[in-house]
Amino acid sequence: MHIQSGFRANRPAQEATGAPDLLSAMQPAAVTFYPEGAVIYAQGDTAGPLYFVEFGCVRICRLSADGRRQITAFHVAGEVFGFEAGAEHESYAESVDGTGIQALRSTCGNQPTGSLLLLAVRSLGRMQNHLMVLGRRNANERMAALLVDLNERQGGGAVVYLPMQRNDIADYLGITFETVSRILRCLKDQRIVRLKAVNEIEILDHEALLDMCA
Amino acid sequence: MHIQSGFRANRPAQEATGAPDLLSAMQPAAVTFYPEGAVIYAQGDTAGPLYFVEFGCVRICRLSADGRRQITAFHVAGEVFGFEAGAEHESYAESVDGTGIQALRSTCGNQPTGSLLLLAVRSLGRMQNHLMVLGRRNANERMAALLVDLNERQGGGAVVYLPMQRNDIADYLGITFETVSRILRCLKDQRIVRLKAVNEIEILDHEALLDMCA
DNA sequence: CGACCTGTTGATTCTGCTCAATCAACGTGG
DNA sequence: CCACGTTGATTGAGCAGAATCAACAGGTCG
Repeated sequence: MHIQSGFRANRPAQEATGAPDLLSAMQPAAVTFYPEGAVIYAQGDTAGPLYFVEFGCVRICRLSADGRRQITAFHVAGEVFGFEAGAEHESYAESVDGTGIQALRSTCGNQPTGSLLLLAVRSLGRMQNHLMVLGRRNANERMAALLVDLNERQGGGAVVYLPMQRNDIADYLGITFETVSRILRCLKDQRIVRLKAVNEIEILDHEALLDMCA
Repeated sequence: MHIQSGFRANRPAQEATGAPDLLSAMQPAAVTFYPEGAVIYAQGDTAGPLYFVEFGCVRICRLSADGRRQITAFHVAGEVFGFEAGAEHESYAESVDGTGIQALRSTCGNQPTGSLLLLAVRSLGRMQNHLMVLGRRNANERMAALLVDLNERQGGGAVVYLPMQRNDIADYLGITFETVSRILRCLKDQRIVRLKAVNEIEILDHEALLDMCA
Protein backbone atom coordinates (compact mmCIF):
# COMPACT_ATOMS: atom_id res chain seq x y z
CA MET A 1 0.00 0.00 0.00
CA HIS A 2 0.93 3.68 -0.07
CA ILE A 3 2.20 3.19 -3.56
CA GLN A 4 3.07 6.55 -4.99
CA SER A 5 2.99 6.28 -8.70
CA GLY A 6 1.29 7.05 -11.97
CA PHE A 7 -1.80 9.19 -11.47
CA ARG A 8 -4.86 8.51 -13.51
CA ALA A 9 -6.95 11.65 -13.52
CA ASN A 10 -10.46 10.29 -13.84
CA ARG A 11 -12.12 13.51 -12.87
CA PRO A 12 -10.68 16.58 -11.26
CA ALA A 13 -11.70 17.17 -7.66
CA GLN A 14 -15.06 18.81 -8.05
CA GLU A 15 -15.00 22.43 -6.94
CA ALA A 16 -14.11 21.28 -3.40
CA THR A 17 -17.72 21.57 -2.30
CA GLY A 18 -16.70 19.74 0.81
CA ALA A 19 -13.58 21.56 1.89
CA PRO A 20 -13.67 25.20 0.95
CA ASP A 21 -11.23 27.05 3.13
CA LEU A 22 -9.79 23.87 4.54
CA LEU A 23 -7.54 23.03 1.65
CA SER A 24 -6.38 26.54 1.04
CA ALA A 25 -5.35 26.72 4.66
CA MET A 26 -3.15 23.67 4.29
CA GLN A 27 0.28 23.71 2.86
CA PRO A 28 0.15 21.71 -0.38
CA ALA A 29 0.58 18.07 0.56
CA ALA A 30 1.58 15.18 -1.62
CA VAL A 31 -1.15 13.23 -3.33
CA THR A 32 -0.76 9.53 -2.73
CA PHE A 33 -2.09 7.07 -5.28
CA TYR A 34 -3.85 3.98 -3.98
CA PRO A 35 -4.44 1.27 -6.58
CA GLU A 36 -7.65 -0.70 -6.72
CA GLY A 37 -8.25 -2.50 -3.44
CA ALA A 38 -5.44 -0.85 -1.51
CA VAL A 39 -6.03 -0.20 2.16
CA ILE A 40 -5.92 3.45 3.16
CA TYR A 41 -6.31 2.74 6.83
CA ALA A 42 -7.26 -0.43 8.67
CA GLN A 43 -9.63 -1.18 11.48
CA GLY A 44 -7.66 -0.57 14.69
CA ASP A 45 -5.15 1.84 13.18
CA THR A 46 -4.56 4.91 15.29
CA ALA A 47 -6.68 7.66 13.89
CA GLY A 48 -5.26 11.07 13.15
CA PRO A 49 -5.20 12.68 9.76
CA LEU A 50 -8.22 13.30 7.59
CA TYR A 51 -8.17 12.38 3.94
CA PHE A 52 -9.18 14.40 0.94
CA VAL A 53 -10.16 12.50 -2.21
CA GLU A 54 -8.48 14.01 -5.22
CA PHE A 55 -9.89 11.54 -7.73
CA GLY A 56 -11.36 8.07 -7.69
CA CYS A 57 -13.60 6.44 -5.13
CA VAL A 58 -13.10 5.18 -1.59
CA ARG A 59 -15.20 2.77 0.44
CA ILE A 60 -15.55 2.93 4.23
CA CYS A 61 -16.24 -0.55 5.63
CA ARG A 62 -16.97 -2.25 8.88
CA LEU A 63 -16.75 -5.96 9.59
CA SER A 64 -18.77 -7.89 12.12
CA ALA A 65 -17.31 -10.75 14.11
CA ASP A 66 -18.77 -13.37 11.78
CA GLY A 67 -17.42 -11.70 8.67
CA ARG A 68 -20.41 -9.80 7.38
CA ARG A 69 -19.37 -6.51 5.84
CA GLN A 70 -21.21 -3.24 5.74
CA ILE A 71 -19.98 -0.39 3.60
CA THR A 72 -21.05 2.72 5.47
CA ALA A 73 -20.07 5.20 2.81
CA PHE A 74 -18.50 5.80 -0.56
CA HIS A 75 -16.43 8.93 -1.00
CA VAL A 76 -15.59 10.47 -4.37
CA ALA A 77 -13.49 13.37 -5.55
CA GLY A 78 -13.80 16.48 -3.42
CA GLU A 79 -14.94 14.74 -0.27
CA VAL A 80 -13.20 14.28 3.06
CA PHE A 81 -13.23 11.18 5.23
CA GLY A 82 -11.43 9.71 8.21
CA PHE A 83 -13.35 11.25 11.11
CA GLU A 84 -13.08 9.11 14.19
CA ALA A 85 -14.40 9.62 17.70
CA GLY A 86 -11.83 7.54 19.55
CA ALA A 87 -8.13 7.04 19.16
CA GLU A 88 -8.53 4.10 16.78
CA HIS A 89 -10.31 3.68 13.49
CA GLU A 90 -13.43 1.60 14.00
CA SER A 91 -13.85 1.27 10.25
CA TYR A 92 -11.36 0.73 7.50
CA ALA A 93 -10.98 2.55 4.20
CA GLU A 94 -10.02 1.06 0.85
CA SER A 95 -9.52 2.38 -2.61
CA VAL A 96 -12.30 1.18 -4.88
CA ASP A 97 -10.87 1.96 -8.27
CA GLY A 98 -7.51 3.65 -7.93
CA THR A 99 -7.69 6.88 -6.04
CA GLY A 100 -5.56 9.91 -5.40
CA ILE A 101 -5.65 11.00 -1.82
CA GLN A 102 -4.24 13.89 0.09
CA ALA A 103 -3.68 13.37 3.81
CA LEU A 104 -4.60 16.42 5.88
CA ARG A 105 -2.20 16.15 8.78
CA SER A 106 -2.72 17.33 12.31
CA THR A 107 -6.31 17.45 13.39
CA CYS A 108 -4.63 18.37 16.62
CA GLY A 109 -2.71 21.26 15.15
CA ASN A 110 -4.63 24.45 14.61
CA GLN A 111 -7.01 24.01 11.76
CA PRO A 112 -10.21 25.77 10.87
CA THR A 113 -12.28 23.41 13.01
CA GLY A 114 -15.36 25.27 11.85
CA SER A 115 -15.04 23.91 8.35
CA LEU A 116 -14.15 20.51 9.74
CA LEU A 117 -17.37 20.57 11.71
CA LEU A 118 -19.27 21.40 8.55
CA LEU A 119 -17.72 18.44 6.78
CA ALA A 120 -18.50 16.10 9.67
CA VAL A 121 -22.07 17.32 9.84
CA ARG A 122 -22.44 16.75 6.11
CA SER A 123 -21.31 13.18 6.54
CA LEU A 124 -23.86 12.93 9.32
CA GLY A 125 -26.64 14.06 6.99
CA ARG A 126 -25.65 11.62 4.26
CA MET A 127 -25.56 8.86 6.82
CA GLN A 128 -29.04 9.69 8.07
CA ASN A 129 -30.29 9.42 4.53
CA HIS A 130 -28.65 6.08 4.21
CA LEU A 131 -30.18 4.92 7.49
CA MET A 132 -33.60 5.61 6.03
CA VAL A 133 -32.66 3.64 2.92
CA LEU A 134 -31.44 0.63 4.89
CA GLY A 135 -34.22 0.69 7.45
CA ARG A 136 -37.30 1.38 5.41
CA ARG A 137 -36.82 0.66 1.73
CA ASN A 138 -36.90 -2.51 -0.33
CA ALA A 139 -34.24 -3.69 -2.72
CA ASN A 140 -35.62 -1.82 -5.74
CA GLU A 141 -35.81 1.44 -3.88
CA ARG A 142 -32.33 1.00 -2.44
CA MET A 143 -30.83 0.52 -5.87
CA ALA A 144 -32.75 3.50 -7.21
CA ALA A 145 -31.51 5.62 -4.33
CA LEU A 146 -27.91 4.69 -5.07
CA LEU A 147 -28.25 5.44 -8.76
CA VAL A 148 -29.84 8.83 -8.07
CA ASP A 149 -27.19 9.63 -5.48
CA LEU A 150 -24.31 8.70 -7.76
CA ASN A 151 -25.92 10.55 -10.62
CA GLU A 152 -26.16 13.73 -8.57
CA ARG A 153 -22.61 13.42 -7.32
CA GLN A 154 -21.42 12.94 -10.90
CA GLY A 155 -23.10 16.06 -12.17
CA GLY A 156 -26.48 14.70 -13.17
CA GLY A 157 -25.75 13.57 -16.71
CA ALA A 158 -27.61 10.80 -18.48
CA VAL A 159 -25.03 8.15 -17.75
CA VAL A 160 -24.11 6.94 -14.27
CA TYR A 161 -20.68 5.46 -13.87
CA LEU A 162 -20.37 2.76 -11.24
CA PRO A 163 -16.80 2.77 -9.92
CA MET A 164 -17.51 -0.15 -7.59
CA GLN A 165 -18.50 -3.68 -8.41
CA ARG A 166 -21.68 -5.59 -7.54
CA ASN A 167 -20.34 -6.91 -4.29
CA ASP A 168 -19.62 -3.43 -3.02
CA ILE A 169 -23.02 -2.17 -4.07
CA ALA A 170 -24.62 -5.04 -2.23
CA ASP A 171 -22.67 -4.45 0.96
CA TYR A 172 -23.50 -0.78 0.77
CA LEU A 173 -27.23 -1.34 0.25
CA GLY A 174 -27.53 -4.19 2.70
CA ILE A 175 -28.59 -6.78 0.11
CA THR A 176 -26.82 -9.56 -1.81
CA PHE A 177 -25.00 -9.13 -5.07
CA GLU A 178 -27.40 -11.52 -6.73
CA THR A 179 -30.23 -9.23 -5.81
CA VAL A 180 -28.33 -6.26 -7.22
CA SER A 181 -28.07 -8.11 -10.50
CA ARG A 182 -31.75 -8.95 -10.53
CA ILE A 183 -32.81 -5.42 -9.67
CA LEU A 184 -30.73 -4.00 -12.49
CA ARG A 185 -32.30 -6.49 -14.85
CA CYS A 186 -35.71 -5.47 -13.58
CA LEU A 187 -34.97 -1.77 -14.11
CA LYS A 188 -33.71 -2.61 -17.58
CA ASP A 189 -36.86 -4.55 -18.46
CA GLN A 190 -38.96 -1.61 -17.33
CA ARG A 191 -36.96 0.63 -19.68
CA ILE A 192 -35.91 2.80 -16.74
CA VAL A 193 -32.22 2.28 -17.37
CA ARG A 194 -30.00 0.85 -20.06
CA LEU A 195 -26.81 -1.03 -19.28
CA LYS A 196 -24.24 0.46 -21.62
CA ALA A 197 -21.58 -1.56 -19.88
CA VAL A 198 -21.31 -3.49 -16.69
CA ASN A 199 -20.31 -0.32 -14.86
CA GLU A 200 -22.03 2.28 -17.01
CA ILE A 201 -25.74 2.81 -16.69
CA GLU A 202 -27.74 5.14 -18.83
CA ILE A 203 -30.78 6.60 -17.15
CA LEU A 204 -33.74 6.53 -19.51
CA ASP A 205 -36.52 7.47 -17.12
CA HIS A 206 -35.18 9.82 -14.51
CA GLU A 207 -38.64 10.51 -13.13
CA ALA A 208 -39.31 6.86 -12.43
CA LEU A 209 -36.06 6.55 -10.54
CA LEU A 210 -36.83 9.60 -8.41
CA ASP A 211 -40.30 8.29 -7.67
CA MET A 212 -38.82 5.07 -6.41
CA CYS A 213 -36.77 6.80 -3.77
CA ALA A 214 -39.24 9.53 -2.90
CA MET B 1 -45.21 22.55 23.01
CA HIS B 2 -42.48 24.48 24.80
CA ILE B 3 -44.40 23.90 27.98
CA GLN B 4 -42.22 24.98 30.82
CA SER B 5 -43.51 23.28 33.90
CA GLY B 6 -43.05 20.63 36.53
CA PHE B 7 -39.77 18.82 35.98
CA ARG B 8 -39.62 15.13 36.59
CA ALA B 9 -36.03 14.25 37.31
CA ASN B 10 -35.80 10.71 35.99
CA ARG B 11 -32.07 10.59 36.05
CA PRO B 12 -29.55 13.37 36.35
CA ALA B 13 -27.60 14.16 33.22
CA GLN B 14 -24.88 11.58 33.32
CA GLU B 15 -21.46 13.10 33.90
CA ALA B 16 -21.86 15.06 30.65
CA THR B 17 -19.77 12.54 28.77
CA GLY B 18 -20.91 14.22 25.61
CA ALA B 19 -20.31 17.86 26.35
CA PRO B 20 -17.35 18.40 28.64
CA ASP B 21 -16.21 21.95 28.30
CA LEU B 22 -19.13 22.90 26.15
CA LEU B 23 -21.65 23.34 28.92
CA SER B 24 -19.31 25.03 31.30
CA ALA B 25 -18.54 27.55 28.59
CA MET B 26 -22.19 28.39 28.23
CA GLN B 27 -24.04 30.72 30.49
CA PRO B 28 -26.68 28.67 32.32
CA ALA B 29 -29.69 28.47 30.03
CA ALA B 30 -33.24 27.58 30.91
CA VAL B 31 -34.27 23.95 30.76
CA THR B 32 -37.44 23.49 28.77
CA PHE B 33 -39.70 20.57 29.52
CA TYR B 34 -41.22 18.72 26.60
CA PRO B 35 -44.03 16.33 27.50
CA GLU B 36 -44.37 12.94 25.86
CA GLY B 37 -44.73 13.29 22.10
CA ALA B 38 -43.97 17.00 21.96
CA VAL B 39 -42.12 18.25 18.91
CA ILE B 40 -38.75 19.82 19.64
CA TYR B 41 -38.13 20.85 16.09
CA ALA B 42 -39.93 19.93 12.88
CA GLN B 43 -38.74 18.87 9.47
CA GLY B 44 -38.15 22.09 7.55
CA ASP B 45 -37.60 24.31 10.58
CA THR B 46 -34.62 26.58 10.24
CA ALA B 47 -31.74 24.97 12.03
CA GLY B 48 -29.65 26.82 14.52
CA PRO B 49 -29.26 25.91 18.14
CA LEU B 50 -28.04 22.58 19.42
CA TYR B 51 -29.88 20.79 22.16
CA PHE B 52 -28.58 19.22 25.33
CA VAL B 53 -30.69 16.50 26.93
CA GLU B 54 -30.99 17.11 30.67
CA PHE B 55 -33.21 14.12 31.35
CA GLY B 56 -35.57 11.86 29.40
CA CYS B 57 -35.25 10.54 25.86
CA VAL B 58 -35.53 12.14 22.42
CA ARG B 59 -36.10 10.51 19.05
CA ILE B 60 -34.75 11.88 15.77
CA CYS B 61 -37.04 10.88 12.90
CA ARG B 62 -37.26 11.12 9.17
CA LEU B 63 -40.34 10.56 7.04
CA SER B 64 -40.41 9.35 3.47
CA ALA B 65 -42.90 10.63 0.94
CA ASP B 66 -45.18 7.64 1.42
CA GLY B 67 -45.26 7.96 5.19
CA ARG B 68 -42.70 5.39 6.26
CA ARG B 69 -40.77 6.58 9.28
CA GLN B 70 -37.18 5.89 10.25
CA ILE B 71 -35.88 6.84 13.65
CA THR B 72 -32.23 7.63 13.05
CA ALA B 73 -31.28 8.05 16.69
CA PHE B 74 -32.39 8.13 20.29
CA HIS B 75 -30.73 10.62 22.58
CA VAL B 76 -30.72 10.33 26.36
CA ALA B 77 -29.47 12.47 29.23
CA GLY B 78 -26.06 13.99 28.64
CA GLU B 79 -26.16 13.87 24.86
CA VAL B 80 -26.37 16.65 22.31
CA PHE B 81 -28.39 16.68 19.11
CA GLY B 82 -29.56 19.08 16.44
CA PHE B 83 -26.59 19.09 14.06
CA GLU B 84 -27.68 20.03 10.58
CA ALA B 85 -25.67 20.54 7.42
CA GLY B 86 -28.03 22.91 5.67
CA ALA B 87 -30.17 25.80 6.83
CA GLU B 88 -33.20 23.60 7.49
CA HIS B 89 -33.72 20.53 9.63
CA GLU B 90 -34.01 17.47 7.43
CA SER B 91 -35.20 15.40 10.37
CA TYR B 92 -37.51 16.21 13.21
CA ALA B 93 -37.05 15.65 16.93
CA GLU B 94 -39.70 14.63 19.44
CA SER B 95 -39.76 13.96 23.12
CA VAL B 96 -40.25 10.27 23.78
CA ASP B 97 -41.16 10.29 27.44
CA GLY B 98 -41.08 13.78 28.82
CA THR B 99 -37.67 15.37 28.49
CA GLY B 100 -35.83 18.35 29.87
CA ILE B 101 -33.81 20.10 27.22
CA GLN B 102 -31.39 22.94 27.22
CA ALA B 103 -31.01 24.87 23.98
CA LEU B 104 -27.39 25.82 23.27
CA ARG B 105 -27.85 29.07 21.35
CA SER B 106 -25.60 30.51 18.72
CA THR B 107 -23.65 27.94 16.85
CA CYS B 108 -22.66 31.03 14.97
CA GLY B 109 -21.39 32.83 18.04
CA ASN B 110 -17.97 31.82 19.26
CA GLN B 111 -18.18 28.44 20.86
CA PRO B 112 -15.55 25.82 21.42
CA THR B 113 -16.09 24.33 17.97
CA GLY B 114 -13.50 21.74 18.86
CA SER B 115 -15.78 20.08 21.36
CA LEU B 116 -18.71 20.49 18.98
CA LEU B 117 -16.71 18.60 16.40
CA LEU B 118 -16.08 15.86 18.92
CA LEU B 119 -19.78 15.56 19.62
CA ALA B 120 -20.64 15.47 15.93
CA VAL B 121 -18.02 12.83 15.28
CA ARG B 122 -19.40 10.74 18.13
CA SER B 123 -22.83 10.88 16.55
CA LEU B 124 -21.16 9.82 13.34
CA GLY B 125 -19.67 6.78 15.02
CA ARG B 126 -22.95 5.74 16.60
CA MET B 127 -24.63 6.13 13.26
CA GLN B 128 -22.07 3.93 11.55
CA ASN B 129 -22.76 1.25 14.11
CA HIS B 130 -26.42 1.57 13.42
CA LEU B 131 -25.83 1.34 9.69
CA MET B 132 -24.19 -2.04 10.28
CA VAL B 133 -27.15 -3.11 12.34
CA LEU B 134 -29.71 -2.11 9.72
CA GLY B 135 -27.73 -3.36 6.76
CA ARG B 136 -26.38 -6.66 7.93
CA ARG B 137 -28.26 -8.03 10.93
CA ASN B 138 -31.51 -9.91 11.30
CA ALA B 139 -34.37 -9.01 13.59
CA ASN B 140 -33.03 -10.94 16.60
CA GLU B 141 -29.63 -9.36 16.34
CA ARG B 142 -31.09 -5.91 15.91
CA MET B 143 -33.13 -6.22 19.06
CA ALA B 144 -30.13 -7.58 20.95
CA ALA B 145 -28.03 -4.67 19.74
CA LEU B 146 -30.59 -2.19 21.01
CA LEU B 147 -30.83 -3.86 24.39
CA VAL B 148 -27.07 -3.92 24.79
CA ASP B 149 -26.77 -0.32 23.68
CA LEU B 150 -29.46 0.90 26.07
CA ASN B 151 -27.98 -1.18 28.84
CA GLU B 152 -24.58 0.42 28.37
CA ARG B 153 -26.01 3.90 28.19
CA GLN B 154 -27.94 3.25 31.38
CA GLY B 155 -24.90 2.18 33.31
CA GLY B 156 -24.89 -1.54 32.65
CA GLY B 157 -27.21 -2.77 35.39
CA ALA B 158 -29.28 -5.91 35.19
CA VAL B 159 -32.47 -4.15 34.15
CA VAL B 160 -32.91 -2.24 30.93
CA TYR B 161 -35.55 0.45 30.95
CA LEU B 162 -37.25 1.09 27.62
CA PRO B 163 -38.40 4.70 27.54
CA MET B 164 -39.93 4.27 24.09
CA GLN B 165 -42.76 2.02 22.98
CA ARG B 166 -42.76 -0.86 20.52
CA ASN B 167 -43.57 1.29 17.54
CA ASP B 168 -40.53 3.46 18.15
CA ILE B 169 -38.29 0.47 18.63
CA ALA B 170 -39.54 -0.95 15.36
CA ASP B 171 -38.97 2.25 13.42
CA TYR B 172 -35.50 2.51 14.90
CA LEU B 173 -34.55 -1.06 14.05
CA GLY B 174 -36.17 -1.09 10.63
CA ILE B 175 -38.67 -3.86 11.48
CA THR B 176 -42.35 -3.94 12.45
CA PHE B 177 -43.68 -3.63 15.98
CA GLU B 178 -45.20 -7.10 15.72
CA THR B 179 -41.74 -8.46 15.04
CA VAL B 180 -40.40 -6.59 18.06
CA SER B 181 -43.01 -8.32 20.17
CA ARG B 182 -42.19 -11.72 18.75
CA ILE B 183 -38.45 -11.26 19.23
CA LEU B 184 -38.92 -10.30 22.85
CA ARG B 185 -41.06 -13.36 23.34
CA CYS B 186 -38.35 -15.43 21.73
CA LEU B 187 -35.67 -13.96 23.98
CA LYS B 188 -37.90 -14.61 26.95
CA ASP B 189 -38.45 -18.26 25.96
CA GLN B 190 -34.70 -18.70 25.65
CA ARG B 191 -34.32 -17.35 29.20
CA ILE B 192 -32.10 -14.58 27.91
CA VAL B 193 -34.31 -11.85 29.28
CA ARG B 194 -37.29 -11.52 31.58
CA LEU B 195 -40.03 -8.97 31.03
CA LYS B 196 -40.53 -7.38 34.40
CA ALA B 197 -42.92 -4.93 32.82
CA VAL B 198 -43.76 -3.87 29.32
CA ASN B 199 -40.95 -1.30 29.42
CA GLU B 200 -38.61 -2.95 31.87
CA ILE B 201 -36.45 -5.83 30.77
CA GLU B 202 -34.21 -7.80 33.02
CA ILE B 203 -31.15 -9.26 31.35
CA LEU B 204 -30.62 -12.84 32.49
CA ASP B 205 -27.92 -13.91 30.05
CA HIS B 206 -25.74 -10.97 29.22
CA GLU B 207 -23.27 -13.15 27.32
CA ALA B 208 -25.91 -14.45 24.98
CA LEU B 209 -27.04 -10.95 24.15
CA LEU B 210 -23.49 -9.83 23.43
CA ASP B 211 -22.91 -12.85 21.23
CA MET B 212 -25.96 -11.98 19.20
CA CYS B 213 -24.61 -8.60 18.24
CA ALA B 214 -20.95 -9.56 17.97
C1' DC C 1 -5.45 -22.84 -23.29
C1' DG C 2 -7.04 -23.25 -18.60
C1' DA C 3 -7.78 -20.95 -14.16
C1' DC C 4 -10.03 -17.45 -12.12
C1' DC C 5 -13.03 -13.74 -11.27
C1' DT C 6 -17.19 -11.14 -11.95
C1' DG C 7 -21.68 -11.09 -13.22
C1' DT C 8 -26.13 -13.22 -14.48
C1' DT C 9 -29.85 -16.35 -13.98
C1' DG C 10 -32.67 -20.15 -11.95
C1' DA C 11 -34.76 -23.00 -8.08
C1' DT C 12 -35.73 -23.33 -3.47
C1' DT C 13 -35.91 -21.79 1.31
C1' DC C 14 -36.90 -18.84 4.94
C1' DT C 15 -37.20 -14.49 7.39
C1' DG C 16 -40.05 -11.01 8.36
C1' DC C 17 -44.31 -8.48 6.59
C1' DT C 18 -49.33 -8.12 6.18
C1' DC C 19 -53.64 -8.78 7.80
C1' DA C 20 -56.35 -9.86 11.61
C1' DA C 21 -57.90 -11.35 16.16
C1' DT C 22 -57.32 -10.98 21.01
C1' DC C 23 -56.02 -9.03 25.41
C1' DA C 24 -54.79 -5.80 29.10
C1' DA C 25 -54.70 -1.14 30.83
C1' DC C 26 -56.81 3.11 31.06
C1' DG C 27 -60.12 6.92 30.82
C1' DT C 28 -64.81 8.58 30.17
C1' DG C 29 -69.49 9.08 30.86
C1' DG C 30 -73.87 7.33 32.14
C1' DC D 1 -70.15 0.76 39.55
C1' DC D 2 -70.10 -0.87 34.93
C1' DA D 3 -70.39 -0.42 29.70
C1' DC D 4 -67.80 1.49 26.20
C1' DG D 5 -64.08 3.21 23.35
C1' DT D 6 -59.18 3.78 22.81
C1' DT D 7 -54.47 2.64 22.76
C1' DG D 8 -50.53 -0.40 23.10
C1' DA D 9 -48.98 -5.09 23.16
C1' DT D 10 -49.26 -9.89 21.96
C1' DT D 11 -50.18 -13.76 19.05
C1' DG D 12 -51.58 -16.38 14.82
C1' DA D 13 -52.01 -17.57 9.64
C1' DG D 14 -50.62 -16.86 5.18
C1' DC D 15 -47.75 -14.59 1.90
C1' DA D 16 -43.93 -12.08 -0.46
C1' DG D 17 -39.44 -10.51 -0.95
C1' DA D 18 -34.96 -11.43 -0.55
C1' DA D 19 -31.43 -14.91 0.84
C1' DT D 20 -29.26 -19.13 -0.24
C1' DC D 21 -27.55 -22.61 -3.11
C1' DA D 22 -26.17 -23.73 -7.58
C1' DA D 23 -25.20 -23.53 -12.45
C1' DC D 24 -23.33 -21.04 -16.18
C1' DA D 25 -21.49 -17.19 -19.30
C1' DG D 26 -18.03 -13.86 -20.46
C1' DG D 27 -13.69 -11.61 -19.77
C1' DT D 28 -8.92 -11.33 -18.17
C1' DC D 29 -4.53 -12.92 -17.16
C1' DG D 30 -1.12 -16.19 -16.18
